[in-house]
Amino acid sequence: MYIYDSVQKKKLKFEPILENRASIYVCGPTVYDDAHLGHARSSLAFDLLTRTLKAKGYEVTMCKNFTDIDDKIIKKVEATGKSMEEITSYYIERYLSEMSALGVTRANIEPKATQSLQAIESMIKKLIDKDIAYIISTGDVYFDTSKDSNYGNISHRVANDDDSKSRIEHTSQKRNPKDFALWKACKGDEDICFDTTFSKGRPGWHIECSAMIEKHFEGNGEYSIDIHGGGADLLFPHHENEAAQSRCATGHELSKYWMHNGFVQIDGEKMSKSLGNSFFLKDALNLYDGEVLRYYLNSIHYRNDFNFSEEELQLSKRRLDKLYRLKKRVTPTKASVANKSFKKSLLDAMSDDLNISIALSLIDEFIANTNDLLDRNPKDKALKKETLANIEFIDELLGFGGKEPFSYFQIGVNSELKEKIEELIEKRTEAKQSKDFKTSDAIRDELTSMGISIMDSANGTLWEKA
RNA sequence: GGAGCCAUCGCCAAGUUGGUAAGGCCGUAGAUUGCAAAUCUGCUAUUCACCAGUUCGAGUCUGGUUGGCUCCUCCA
Repeated sequence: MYIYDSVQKKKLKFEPILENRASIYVCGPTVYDDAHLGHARSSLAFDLLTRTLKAKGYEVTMCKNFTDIDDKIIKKVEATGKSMEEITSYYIERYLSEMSALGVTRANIEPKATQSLQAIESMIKKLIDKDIAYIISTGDVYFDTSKDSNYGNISHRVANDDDSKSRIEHTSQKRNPKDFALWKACKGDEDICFDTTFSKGRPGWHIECSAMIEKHFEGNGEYSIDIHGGGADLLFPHHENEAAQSRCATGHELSKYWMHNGFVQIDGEKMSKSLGNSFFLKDALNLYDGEVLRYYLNSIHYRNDFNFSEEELQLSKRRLDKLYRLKKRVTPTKASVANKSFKKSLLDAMSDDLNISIALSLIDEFIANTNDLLDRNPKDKALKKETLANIEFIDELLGFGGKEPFSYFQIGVNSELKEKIEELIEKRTEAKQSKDFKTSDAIRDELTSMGISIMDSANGTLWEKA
Protein backbone atom coordinates (compact mmCIF):
# COMPACT_ATOMS: atom_id res chain seq x y z
CA MET A 1 0.00 0.00 0.00
CA TYR A 2 1.37 3.35 -1.04
CA ILE A 3 -0.14 6.63 0.01
CA TYR A 4 0.77 10.18 -0.86
CA ASP A 5 1.93 12.07 2.17
CA SER A 6 1.16 15.74 1.82
CA VAL A 7 3.86 16.71 4.29
CA GLN A 8 6.69 14.95 2.50
CA LYS A 9 4.93 15.53 -0.80
CA LYS A 10 5.53 12.10 -2.18
CA LYS A 11 4.10 8.64 -2.23
CA LEU A 12 5.25 6.58 0.72
CA LYS A 13 4.95 2.91 1.48
CA PHE A 14 2.34 2.52 4.19
CA GLU A 15 4.00 0.98 7.23
CA PRO A 16 1.62 1.25 10.16
CA ILE A 17 2.89 1.92 13.66
CA LEU A 18 1.18 -1.24 14.87
CA GLU A 19 1.40 -4.27 12.65
CA ASN A 20 -1.66 -5.00 10.50
CA ARG A 21 -3.55 -2.12 12.02
CA ALA A 22 -4.38 1.30 10.68
CA SER A 23 -5.49 4.17 12.85
CA ILE A 24 -7.04 7.05 10.98
CA TYR A 25 -8.36 10.38 12.16
CA VAL A 26 -10.26 12.60 9.77
CA CYS A 27 -11.44 16.11 10.58
CA GLY A 28 -15.20 16.06 10.51
CA PRO A 29 -17.67 18.89 10.03
CA THR A 30 -18.63 21.79 12.23
CA VAL A 31 -22.29 21.11 12.74
CA TYR A 32 -24.07 24.39 12.26
CA ASP A 33 -25.45 23.86 8.76
CA ASP A 34 -26.24 21.21 6.16
CA ALA A 35 -23.40 19.35 4.51
CA HIS A 36 -22.46 20.31 0.98
CA LEU A 37 -20.81 18.32 -1.79
CA GLY A 38 -17.38 19.18 -0.43
CA HIS A 39 -18.13 17.37 2.79
CA ALA A 40 -19.35 14.46 0.74
CA ARG A 41 -16.15 14.31 -1.27
CA SER A 42 -13.96 14.27 1.80
CA SER A 43 -16.04 11.57 3.44
CA LEU A 44 -16.03 9.54 0.26
CA ALA A 45 -12.28 9.85 -0.21
CA PHE A 46 -11.50 8.54 3.25
CA ASP A 47 -14.18 5.91 2.94
CA LEU A 48 -12.28 4.60 -0.07
CA LEU A 49 -9.12 4.58 2.00
CA THR A 50 -10.83 2.67 4.81
CA ARG A 51 -12.34 0.11 2.46
CA THR A 52 -9.06 -0.43 0.66
CA LEU A 53 -7.11 -0.93 3.87
CA LYS A 54 -9.75 -3.33 5.15
CA ALA A 55 -9.70 -5.29 1.91
CA LYS A 56 -5.96 -5.55 2.27
CA GLY A 57 -6.41 -7.12 5.66
CA TYR A 58 -5.73 -4.22 7.97
CA GLU A 59 -7.77 -3.75 11.07
CA VAL A 60 -8.90 -0.18 10.63
CA THR A 61 -9.91 2.21 13.38
CA MET A 62 -11.48 5.28 11.86
CA CYS A 63 -12.21 8.31 13.98
CA LYS A 64 -14.16 11.29 12.69
CA ASN A 65 -15.08 14.11 15.00
CA PHE A 66 -17.95 16.54 15.18
CA THR A 67 -17.08 20.11 16.10
CA ASP A 68 -20.06 21.05 18.17
CA ILE A 69 -18.76 24.18 19.88
CA ASP A 70 -17.92 27.06 17.63
CA ASP A 71 -18.67 30.73 16.94
CA LYS A 72 -20.96 29.85 14.08
CA ILE A 73 -22.96 27.47 16.21
CA ILE A 74 -23.29 30.11 18.90
CA LYS A 75 -24.49 32.59 16.30
CA LYS A 76 -27.08 30.09 15.20
CA VAL A 77 -28.19 29.68 18.79
CA GLU A 78 -28.62 33.43 19.06
CA ALA A 79 -30.42 33.65 15.72
CA THR A 80 -32.83 30.78 16.26
CA GLY A 81 -33.35 30.78 19.98
CA LYS A 82 -32.79 27.04 19.96
CA SER A 83 -30.36 25.36 22.30
CA MET A 84 -26.90 24.43 21.13
CA GLU A 85 -27.66 20.78 21.76
CA GLU A 86 -30.79 21.00 19.64
CA ILE A 87 -28.92 22.53 16.73
CA THR A 88 -25.88 20.29 16.78
CA SER A 89 -27.74 17.05 17.24
CA TYR A 90 -30.02 17.95 14.35
CA TYR A 91 -27.12 18.55 11.98
CA ILE A 92 -25.17 15.54 13.21
CA GLU A 93 -28.12 13.32 12.49
CA ARG A 94 -28.58 14.85 9.05
CA TYR A 95 -24.89 14.48 8.30
CA LEU A 96 -24.87 10.83 9.26
CA SER A 97 -27.97 9.96 7.29
CA GLU A 98 -26.75 11.78 4.18
CA MET A 99 -23.36 10.10 4.37
CA SER A 100 -25.05 6.78 4.78
CA ALA A 101 -27.05 7.49 1.61
CA LEU A 102 -23.68 7.85 -0.11
CA GLY A 103 -22.60 4.48 1.22
CA VAL A 104 -20.01 5.90 3.58
CA THR A 105 -19.03 3.43 6.28
CA ARG A 106 -19.58 4.84 9.74
CA ALA A 107 -16.48 5.71 11.72
CA ASN A 108 -15.67 3.50 14.70
CA ILE A 109 -15.26 6.54 16.90
CA GLU A 110 -17.28 9.73 16.49
CA PRO A 111 -16.29 12.06 19.28
CA LYS A 112 -17.83 15.45 19.89
CA ALA A 113 -15.93 18.44 21.22
CA THR A 114 -18.43 18.85 24.05
CA GLN A 115 -17.69 15.32 25.17
CA SER A 116 -13.96 15.84 25.09
CA LEU A 117 -13.63 18.86 27.35
CA GLN A 118 -11.61 17.07 29.99
CA ALA A 119 -9.05 15.92 27.48
CA ILE A 120 -8.94 19.42 26.01
CA GLU A 121 -8.49 21.06 29.39
CA SER A 122 -5.74 18.70 30.44
CA MET A 123 -3.84 19.19 27.22
CA ILE A 124 -4.03 22.96 27.52
CA LYS A 125 -2.91 22.70 31.13
CA LYS A 126 0.06 20.64 30.11
CA LEU A 127 1.03 23.29 27.59
CA ILE A 128 0.61 26.09 30.11
CA ASP A 129 2.72 24.18 32.65
CA LYS A 130 5.46 23.80 30.08
CA ASP A 131 5.21 27.55 29.38
CA ILE A 132 4.38 26.79 25.75
CA ALA A 133 0.93 28.26 26.17
CA TYR A 134 0.15 31.54 27.91
CA ILE A 135 -2.92 33.23 29.32
CA ILE A 136 -3.65 36.84 28.45
CA SER A 137 -5.64 39.31 30.52
CA THR A 138 -8.98 38.43 28.93
CA GLY A 139 -8.54 34.81 29.98
CA ASP A 140 -7.81 33.62 26.45
CA VAL A 141 -5.07 31.02 26.20
CA TYR A 142 -2.64 31.18 23.29
CA PHE A 143 -0.11 28.77 21.92
CA ASP A 144 3.36 30.27 21.64
CA THR A 145 4.50 29.20 18.20
CA SER A 146 8.04 30.38 18.82
CA LYS A 147 8.45 27.66 21.46
CA ASP A 148 8.04 24.93 18.88
CA SER A 149 11.12 24.71 16.70
CA ASN A 150 9.30 22.38 14.36
CA TYR A 151 6.41 24.77 13.79
CA GLY A 152 5.94 25.00 10.03
CA ASN A 153 7.07 21.47 9.24
CA ILE A 154 3.63 20.34 8.23
CA SER A 155 2.68 23.09 5.82
CA HIS A 156 6.25 24.17 5.03
CA ARG A 157 5.50 27.72 5.92
CA VAL A 158 8.69 29.33 7.07
CA ALA A 159 8.83 31.35 10.26
CA ASN A 160 9.79 34.56 8.50
CA ASP A 161 6.80 34.28 6.21
CA ASP A 162 5.52 37.68 5.24
CA ASP A 163 2.61 38.22 7.59
CA SER A 164 2.03 41.84 6.69
CA LYS A 165 -0.41 40.89 3.96
CA SER A 166 -1.97 38.04 5.85
CA ARG A 167 -5.26 38.32 7.58
CA ILE A 168 -4.20 36.81 10.89
CA GLU A 169 -5.61 38.89 13.69
CA HIS A 170 -2.93 41.00 15.32
CA THR A 171 -3.95 41.00 18.95
CA SER A 172 -1.63 43.22 20.92
CA GLN A 173 -1.22 40.67 23.68
CA LYS A 174 -0.09 37.90 21.37
CA ARG A 175 3.60 37.13 21.62
CA ASN A 176 3.92 36.23 17.95
CA PRO A 177 1.62 36.94 15.03
CA LYS A 178 1.16 33.22 14.30
CA ASP A 179 0.17 32.32 17.87
CA PHE A 180 -3.31 30.89 17.93
CA ALA A 181 -6.03 30.50 20.52
CA LEU A 182 -6.25 27.26 22.46
CA TRP A 183 -9.03 28.57 24.64
CA LYS A 184 -11.39 31.48 24.20
CA ALA A 185 -12.66 33.02 27.40
CA CYS A 186 -16.32 33.94 27.52
CA LYS A 187 -17.15 37.61 27.30
CA GLY A 188 -20.61 37.87 28.80
CA ASP A 189 -22.78 35.98 31.23
CA GLU A 190 -25.01 34.70 28.48
CA ASP A 191 -22.14 33.12 26.60
CA ILE A 192 -21.94 29.37 26.24
CA CYS A 193 -18.93 28.48 28.27
CA PHE A 194 -17.29 25.82 30.35
CA ASP A 195 -15.40 26.15 33.58
CA THR A 196 -11.73 25.25 33.77
CA THR A 197 -8.84 25.98 36.10
CA PHE A 198 -7.58 28.74 33.81
CA SER A 199 -10.79 30.51 32.77
CA LYS A 200 -14.41 30.11 31.84
CA GLY A 201 -14.72 29.74 28.12
CA ARG A 202 -14.64 27.31 25.25
CA PRO A 203 -11.97 25.52 23.26
CA GLY A 204 -10.34 26.86 20.15
CA TRP A 205 -10.85 24.93 16.97
CA HIS A 206 -7.45 23.27 16.69
CA ILE A 207 -7.07 21.86 20.19
CA GLU A 208 -10.10 19.62 20.06
CA CYS A 209 -8.68 17.38 17.34
CA SER A 210 -5.38 17.00 19.17
CA ALA A 211 -7.11 16.22 22.44
CA MET A 212 -9.49 13.72 20.86
CA ILE A 213 -6.65 11.89 19.18
CA GLU A 214 -4.77 11.60 22.46
CA LYS A 215 -7.93 10.48 24.18
CA HIS A 216 -8.84 7.76 21.71
CA PHE A 217 -5.53 6.49 20.36
CA GLU A 218 -2.57 5.03 22.15
CA GLY A 219 -0.01 5.24 19.40
CA ASN A 220 3.41 3.67 19.71
CA GLY A 221 5.36 6.32 21.56
CA GLU A 222 6.60 7.82 18.32
CA TYR A 223 3.32 8.67 16.67
CA SER A 224 -0.22 8.82 18.00
CA ILE A 225 -1.91 7.68 14.81
CA ASP A 226 -1.03 6.38 11.35
CA ILE A 227 -2.97 8.67 9.10
CA HIS A 228 -4.45 12.09 9.63
CA GLY A 229 -6.82 13.21 6.92
CA GLY A 230 -8.91 16.18 5.92
CA GLY A 231 -9.58 18.70 3.19
CA ALA A 232 -6.64 20.44 1.55
CA ASP A 233 -7.70 23.72 3.13
CA LEU A 234 -7.02 22.29 6.57
CA LEU A 235 -3.30 21.86 6.00
CA PHE A 236 -2.69 25.34 7.26
CA PRO A 237 -3.32 26.49 9.85
CA HIS A 238 -5.46 23.71 11.28
CA HIS A 239 -3.17 20.72 10.87
CA GLU A 240 -0.02 22.70 11.45
CA ASN A 241 -1.44 23.84 14.76
CA GLU A 242 -2.71 20.41 15.70
CA ALA A 243 0.71 18.94 15.06
CA ALA A 244 2.40 21.65 17.13
CA GLN A 245 0.08 21.26 20.11
CA SER A 246 0.38 17.51 20.17
CA ARG A 247 4.12 17.53 19.67
CA CYS A 248 4.62 19.96 22.51
CA ALA A 249 2.13 18.36 24.88
CA THR A 250 3.04 14.72 24.33
CA GLY A 251 6.64 14.83 23.20
CA HIS A 252 5.96 12.80 20.09
CA GLU A 253 4.57 13.41 16.65
CA LEU A 254 0.85 13.40 16.01
CA SER A 255 0.58 11.40 12.81
CA LYS A 256 2.88 9.33 10.66
CA TYR A 257 1.11 10.18 7.40
CA TRP A 258 -0.99 13.15 6.34
CA MET A 259 -3.54 12.93 3.55
CA HIS A 260 -5.53 15.77 2.05
CA ASN A 261 -8.37 15.63 -0.41
CA GLY A 262 -8.98 18.15 -3.19
CA PHE A 263 -11.97 20.46 -3.39
CA VAL A 264 -15.27 20.30 -5.13
CA GLN A 265 -15.47 23.28 -7.42
CA ILE A 266 -18.37 24.95 -9.13
CA ASP A 267 -17.40 26.67 -12.38
CA GLY A 268 -13.75 26.41 -11.49
CA GLU A 269 -14.07 27.90 -8.03
CA LYS A 270 -13.94 26.23 -4.67
CA MET A 271 -17.35 25.48 -3.27
CA SER A 272 -17.65 27.22 0.05
CA LYS A 273 -20.22 28.83 2.22
CA SER A 274 -18.49 32.19 2.11
CA LEU A 275 -18.68 32.22 -1.69
CA GLY A 276 -22.32 31.23 -1.53
CA ASN A 277 -21.92 28.62 -4.25
CA SER A 278 -22.62 25.61 -2.09
CA PHE A 279 -24.50 22.70 -3.53
CA PHE A 280 -26.03 21.07 -0.50
CA LEU A 281 -25.91 17.34 -0.28
CA LYS A 282 -29.58 17.15 0.67
CA ASP A 283 -30.51 18.89 -2.59
CA ALA A 284 -28.22 16.67 -4.61
CA LEU A 285 -29.72 13.59 -2.96
CA ASN A 286 -33.15 14.85 -3.89
CA LEU A 287 -32.17 14.92 -7.53
CA TYR A 288 -29.87 11.93 -7.80
CA ASP A 289 -29.49 8.55 -6.23
CA GLY A 290 -26.83 8.42 -3.52
CA GLU A 291 -25.00 5.64 -5.25
CA VAL A 292 -24.76 7.61 -8.49
CA LEU A 293 -23.44 10.60 -6.58
CA ARG A 294 -20.94 8.40 -4.87
CA TYR A 295 -19.73 6.92 -8.13
CA TYR A 296 -19.43 10.36 -9.67
CA LEU A 297 -17.70 12.08 -6.76
CA ASN A 298 -15.27 9.21 -6.42
CA SER A 299 -14.57 8.89 -10.12
CA ILE A 300 -11.48 11.05 -10.12
CA HIS A 301 -8.45 10.89 -7.89
CA TYR A 302 -9.08 12.19 -4.38
CA ARG A 303 -6.21 14.69 -4.47
CA ASN A 304 -7.42 16.48 -7.60
CA ASP A 305 -9.91 19.26 -7.50
CA PHE A 306 -13.28 18.13 -8.71
CA ASN A 307 -15.26 20.36 -11.00
CA PHE A 308 -18.87 19.47 -10.37
CA SER A 309 -21.33 19.53 -13.23
CA GLU A 310 -24.70 17.88 -13.53
CA GLU A 311 -24.04 16.92 -17.15
CA GLU A 312 -20.91 15.06 -16.11
CA LEU A 313 -22.87 13.39 -13.37
CA GLN A 314 -25.36 12.10 -15.94
CA LEU A 315 -22.55 10.78 -18.11
CA SER A 316 -21.00 9.15 -15.10
CA LYS A 317 -24.28 7.44 -14.35
CA ARG A 318 -24.20 5.76 -17.75
CA ARG A 319 -20.94 4.17 -16.81
CA LEU A 320 -22.42 2.80 -13.61
CA ASP A 321 -25.52 1.65 -15.51
CA LYS A 322 -23.35 -0.74 -17.49
CA LEU A 323 -22.31 -2.53 -14.36
CA TYR A 324 -25.93 -2.95 -13.35
CA ARG A 325 -26.94 -4.16 -16.81
CA LEU A 326 -24.33 -6.86 -16.48
CA LYS A 327 -25.65 -7.65 -13.04
CA LYS A 328 -29.11 -8.00 -14.55
CA ARG A 329 -27.76 -10.52 -17.01
CA VAL A 330 -26.38 -12.74 -14.25
CA THR A 331 -29.40 -12.38 -11.96
CA PRO A 332 -30.75 -14.52 -10.45
CA THR A 333 -27.82 -16.64 -9.45
CA LYS A 334 -25.71 -17.34 -6.42
CA ALA A 335 -22.28 -15.82 -6.17
CA SER A 336 -19.37 -18.21 -6.13
CA VAL A 337 -15.84 -16.90 -5.65
CA ALA A 338 -14.49 -13.73 -7.20
CA ASN A 339 -11.86 -14.09 -9.87
CA LYS A 340 -8.45 -13.97 -8.23
CA SER A 341 -6.59 -11.96 -10.81
CA PHE A 342 -9.46 -9.48 -11.15
CA LYS A 343 -9.47 -9.00 -7.40
CA LYS A 344 -5.75 -8.60 -7.30
CA SER A 345 -5.59 -6.07 -10.10
CA LEU A 346 -8.34 -4.00 -8.50
CA LEU A 347 -6.59 -4.08 -5.15
CA ASP A 348 -3.27 -3.24 -6.76
CA ALA A 349 -4.79 -0.18 -8.38
CA MET A 350 -6.33 1.01 -5.14
CA SER A 351 -3.13 0.25 -3.27
CA ASP A 352 -1.36 2.84 -5.35
CA ASP A 353 -2.61 5.87 -3.46
CA LEU A 354 -6.20 4.97 -4.32
CA ASN A 355 -5.88 5.04 -8.08
CA ILE A 356 -9.58 4.94 -8.77
CA SER A 357 -9.22 5.69 -12.49
CA ILE A 358 -7.31 2.49 -13.05
CA ALA A 359 -9.79 0.60 -10.87
CA LEU A 360 -12.74 1.90 -12.87
CA SER A 361 -11.07 1.11 -16.17
CA LEU A 362 -10.48 -2.45 -14.94
CA ILE A 363 -14.16 -2.67 -14.11
CA ASP A 364 -15.12 -1.42 -17.57
CA GLU A 365 -12.87 -4.04 -19.08
CA PHE A 366 -14.40 -6.71 -16.86
CA ILE A 367 -17.90 -5.66 -17.94
CA ALA A 368 -17.07 -5.75 -21.64
CA ASN A 369 -15.28 -9.08 -21.40
CA THR A 370 -18.06 -10.70 -19.44
CA ASN A 371 -20.76 -9.38 -21.76
CA ASP A 372 -18.81 -10.76 -24.66
CA LEU A 373 -18.53 -14.18 -23.03
CA LEU A 374 -22.22 -14.14 -22.15
CA ASP A 375 -23.11 -13.22 -25.73
CA ARG A 376 -21.29 -16.31 -26.89
CA ASN A 377 -22.45 -18.60 -24.15
CA PRO A 378 -25.53 -17.25 -22.42
CA LYS A 379 -25.95 -20.31 -20.23
CA ASP A 380 -22.53 -20.38 -18.63
CA LYS A 381 -23.60 -20.80 -15.02
CA ALA A 382 -20.10 -20.83 -13.57
CA LEU A 383 -19.35 -17.57 -15.32
CA LYS A 384 -22.50 -16.00 -13.97
CA LYS A 385 -21.69 -17.05 -10.45
CA GLU A 386 -18.17 -15.72 -10.68
CA THR A 387 -19.39 -12.49 -12.23
CA LEU A 388 -21.76 -11.91 -9.37
CA ALA A 389 -18.96 -12.60 -6.91
CA ASN A 390 -16.78 -10.08 -8.74
CA ILE A 391 -19.51 -7.48 -8.50
CA GLU A 392 -19.87 -8.19 -4.80
CA PHE A 393 -16.17 -7.56 -4.42
CA ILE A 394 -16.48 -4.27 -6.30
CA ASP A 395 -19.22 -3.27 -3.89
CA GLU A 396 -17.10 -4.21 -0.89
CA LEU A 397 -14.04 -2.34 -2.12
CA LEU A 398 -15.55 0.67 -3.85
CA GLY A 399 -19.06 0.86 -2.47
CA PHE A 400 -21.20 0.59 -5.58
CA GLY A 401 -22.93 -2.18 -7.47
CA GLY A 402 -24.56 -3.62 -4.38
CA LYS A 403 -28.19 -2.93 -5.25
CA GLU A 404 -30.64 -5.35 -6.71
CA PRO A 405 -30.19 -4.56 -10.42
CA PHE A 406 -33.82 -4.35 -11.47
CA SER A 407 -34.69 -1.91 -8.74
CA TYR A 408 -31.59 0.16 -9.57
CA PHE A 409 -33.14 0.99 -12.91
CA GLN A 410 -36.48 1.72 -11.33
CA ILE A 411 -35.43 4.35 -8.81
CA GLY A 412 -38.07 7.03 -8.66
CA VAL A 413 -40.79 4.88 -10.23
CA ASN A 414 -43.77 4.33 -7.98
CA SER A 415 -45.83 1.16 -8.04
CA GLU A 416 -48.66 2.84 -9.92
CA LEU A 417 -46.38 3.92 -12.74
CA LYS A 418 -44.68 0.57 -12.69
CA GLU A 419 -47.98 -1.18 -13.24
CA LYS A 420 -48.77 1.08 -16.14
CA ILE A 421 -45.37 0.46 -17.73
CA GLU A 422 -45.74 -3.26 -17.45
CA GLU A 423 -49.21 -3.08 -18.90
CA LEU A 424 -47.94 -1.16 -21.90
CA ILE A 425 -45.09 -3.57 -22.40
CA GLU A 426 -47.52 -6.46 -22.38
CA LYS A 427 -49.66 -4.78 -25.02
CA ARG A 428 -46.58 -4.11 -27.09
CA THR A 429 -45.50 -7.72 -26.88
CA GLU A 430 -48.91 -8.81 -28.12
CA ALA A 431 -48.76 -6.36 -30.99
CA LYS A 432 -45.27 -7.51 -31.84
CA GLN A 433 -46.32 -11.13 -31.89
CA SER A 434 -49.08 -10.36 -34.36
CA LYS A 435 -46.50 -8.32 -36.33
CA ASP A 436 -48.43 -5.14 -35.77
CA PHE A 437 -45.29 -3.06 -35.63
CA LYS A 438 -47.16 0.19 -36.04
CA THR A 439 -48.88 -0.32 -32.72
CA SER A 440 -45.82 -1.71 -30.99
CA ASP A 441 -43.71 1.25 -32.10
CA ALA A 442 -46.38 3.67 -30.95
CA ILE A 443 -46.35 2.07 -27.53
CA ARG A 444 -42.58 2.27 -27.43
CA ASP A 445 -42.77 5.98 -28.29
CA GLU A 446 -45.25 6.47 -25.50
CA LEU A 447 -42.92 4.79 -23.04
CA THR A 448 -39.98 6.85 -24.30
CA SER A 449 -41.93 10.01 -23.69
CA MET A 450 -42.45 8.79 -20.14
CA GLY A 451 -38.69 8.55 -19.73
CA ILE A 452 -38.70 4.78 -19.99
CA SER A 453 -36.44 2.96 -22.37
CA ILE A 454 -37.06 -0.65 -23.23
CA MET A 455 -34.87 -3.43 -24.48
CA ASP A 456 -36.00 -6.68 -26.00
CA SER A 457 -34.05 -9.68 -24.81
CA ALA A 458 -34.31 -13.43 -25.02
CA ASN A 459 -36.05 -13.35 -21.66
CA GLY A 460 -38.65 -10.83 -22.71
CA THR A 461 -38.76 -7.05 -22.72
CA LEU A 462 -36.87 -5.23 -19.99
CA TRP A 463 -37.28 -1.60 -19.11
CA GLU A 464 -35.25 1.14 -17.46
CA LYS A 465 -35.89 4.61 -16.24
CA ALA A 466 -33.60 6.97 -18.12
C1' G B 1 3.02 40.63 -0.76
C1' G B 2 4.36 35.37 0.67
C1' A B 3 3.60 29.85 -0.03
C1' G B 4 1.88 25.84 -2.98
C1' C B 5 -0.83 22.97 -6.69
C1' C B 6 -2.31 22.26 -11.72
C1' A B 7 -2.25 22.50 -17.49
C1' U B 8 -2.70 15.23 -21.53
C1' C B 9 -7.98 13.69 -27.63
C1' G B 10 -14.63 17.55 -28.61
C1' C B 11 -15.67 16.42 -22.94
C1' C B 12 -14.12 13.63 -18.22
C1' A B 13 -9.53 11.38 -16.98
C1' A B 14 -4.91 7.61 -15.95
C1' G B 15 0.18 7.80 -16.76
C1' U B 16 5.91 4.46 -9.69
C1' U B 17 11.97 5.10 -10.48
C1' G B 18 12.60 9.20 -18.04
C1' G B 19 11.92 4.33 -22.88
C1' U B 20 8.20 5.76 -26.88
C1' A B 21 0.30 8.14 -24.71
C1' A B 22 -4.98 3.52 -20.06
C1' G B 23 -10.15 3.84 -19.60
C1' G B 24 -15.02 6.27 -20.02
C1' C B 25 -18.49 9.69 -22.61
C1' C B 26 -19.47 11.59 -27.41
C1' G B 27 -18.81 10.49 -32.67
C1' U B 28 -18.37 6.89 -36.54
C1' A B 29 -18.35 1.93 -39.40
C1' G B 30 -20.06 -3.02 -38.69
C1' A B 31 -22.40 -7.61 -36.09
C1' U B 32 -27.17 -8.40 -33.79
C1' U B 33 -32.53 -6.57 -34.10
C1' G B 34 -39.03 -6.35 -37.84
C1' C B 35 -37.00 -1.30 -36.63
C1' A B 36 -34.91 0.29 -32.13
C1' A B 37 -32.70 -0.17 -27.38
C1' A B 38 -29.18 -3.13 -24.89
C1' U B 39 -24.67 -5.94 -26.01
C1' C B 40 -20.20 -6.98 -28.88
C1' U B 41 -16.24 -5.66 -32.64
C1' G B 42 -13.32 -1.95 -35.47
C1' C B 43 -11.87 3.29 -36.05
C1' U B 44 -11.02 8.01 -33.29
C1' A B 45 -3.95 12.34 -29.73
C1' U B 46 3.24 11.00 -34.11
C1' U B 47 1.21 13.96 -29.38
C1' C B 48 0.93 15.77 -23.78
C1' A B 49 -0.18 24.96 -22.61
C1' C B 50 4.36 27.55 -24.72
C1' C B 51 9.89 28.30 -25.06
C1' A B 52 14.72 26.65 -23.97
C1' G B 53 17.97 22.97 -21.62
C1' U B 54 19.83 17.97 -19.70
C1' U B 55 19.70 13.01 -22.22
C1' C B 56 20.79 7.96 -27.02
C1' G B 57 15.68 8.98 -25.48
C1' A B 58 11.08 13.61 -21.62
C1' G B 59 3.96 14.06 -20.84
C1' U B 60 7.44 12.46 -17.09
C1' C B 61 13.83 15.93 -14.96
C1' U B 62 15.81 21.51 -14.89
C1' G B 63 15.03 26.84 -15.95
C1' G B 64 11.72 30.42 -17.91
C1' U B 65 6.82 32.20 -20.07
C1' U B 66 1.48 32.08 -20.20
C1' G B 67 -3.16 30.55 -18.13
C1' G B 68 -6.19 28.41 -14.02
C1' C B 69 -6.90 27.13 -8.88
C1' U B 70 -5.82 26.99 -3.58
C1' C B 71 -3.71 28.52 1.22
C1' C B 72 -1.90 32.76 4.38
C1' U B 73 -9.76 34.64 7.75
C1' C B 74 -14.21 30.25 9.00
C1' C B 75 -13.85 26.22 5.67
C1' A B 76 -13.90 19.23 3.61
